[in-house]
Amino acid sequence: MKETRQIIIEAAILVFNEDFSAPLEKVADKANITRRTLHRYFKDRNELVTLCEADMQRCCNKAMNMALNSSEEPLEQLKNMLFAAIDCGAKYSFFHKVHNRTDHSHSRQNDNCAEYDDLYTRYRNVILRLQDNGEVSRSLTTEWIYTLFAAVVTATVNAESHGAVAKNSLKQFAWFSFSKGIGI
Amino acid sequence: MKETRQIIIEAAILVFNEDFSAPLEKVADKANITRRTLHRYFKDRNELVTLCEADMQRCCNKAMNMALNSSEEPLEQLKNMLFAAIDCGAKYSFFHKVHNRTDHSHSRQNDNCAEYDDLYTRYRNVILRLQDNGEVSRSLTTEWIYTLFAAVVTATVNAESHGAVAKNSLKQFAWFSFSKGIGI
DNA sequence: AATTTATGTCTCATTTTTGAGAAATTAATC
DNA sequence: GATTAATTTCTCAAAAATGAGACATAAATT
Repeated sequence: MKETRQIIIEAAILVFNEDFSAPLEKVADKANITRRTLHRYFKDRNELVTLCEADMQRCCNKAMNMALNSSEEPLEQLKNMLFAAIDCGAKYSFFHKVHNRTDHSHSRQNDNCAEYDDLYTRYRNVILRLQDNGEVSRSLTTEWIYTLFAAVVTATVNAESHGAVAKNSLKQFAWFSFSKGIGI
Repeated sequence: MKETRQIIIEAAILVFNEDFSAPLEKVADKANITRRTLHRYFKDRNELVTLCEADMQRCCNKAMNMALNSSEEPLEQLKNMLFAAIDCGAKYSFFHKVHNRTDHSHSRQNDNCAEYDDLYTRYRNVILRLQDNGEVSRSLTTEWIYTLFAAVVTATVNAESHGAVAKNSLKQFAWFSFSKGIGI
């Protein structure tokens, strides 16, 4: 199994997203391996966290940029961004948390931050175009819309994992609530 | 200062809401006291957590029930519930998390759970009345609307603490997005 | 000012978490 | 079926977090 490494990372993202300081035992449990195995793959907790962040970063960036490239229509772009973020699941929630923590020191020197910035700029342009068209309420700030976006994604992901409703219905609910919620 | 106890609880709610397994040192720092002082007020971590939960429970229940009692109009009730939850801040976020964790074993024997249930029932009736009136979209489930409610509250609280926009504007944004988002 | 009360400092024992070595066990590959 | 690679089990030492005693200080109360 050359994928054990990845299994552990995925498990760690799920666990750390819920409880950042959770003991590594919990990660091992979630990954269905021993803590000893985990330690063979990662030098220490810090390395694991860093690799989780790199993974989230890569996945979310890729998914979101693909969504942005999927169309010229801002409305279509936004919808696909929302769906992409939901598909990223806990990765997106965590990704957003990391870059918006109170203690997070944002710096364009940091590659991850720079990438995040670029993504945010593209997102912002989509919103501004929609506001210019009058398709999105001009009384809302882009920051609020962005906050709402992340909140709806997190809500959808939680609802899915907690799980009564099917994922596809949830996506439809999410788009309905988000789009109406910003005045579309 | 007979309120040190309460200061610590408030600090702990803020810290644990962000990072449930955070070391108590962080709580002490947030409360601007020593860890030694913290330990004089609380037997152990568990007791602190329990008292945090009791506090959240008391505050959120009181605020939400007051909001529900504030009017006979379901729309007005819902709006006041949203504002009340936002005013509760991190307490509401944490309160919601606790009762919706994957590992939370819900039981009506537990007083907190029973109270939570009652609140949920009252909320549900408000939504059902609005759906009967056709004021809220019938295609959305009450569960989704509830999930969205909590998500919008958390988003607003985060936006506030992270802080560019004033609280009152945020409340207006929150109500706009939530109400439109459920089809009002 | 004297006294009570709460908090801080410094210390220490205990527990939990972390990280890794060594041998046994299981799974994969030849 | 033998060999190699990956994982588990058991163990243990180091580090971090927890909880509390003893005394010094600061504060509130009288």
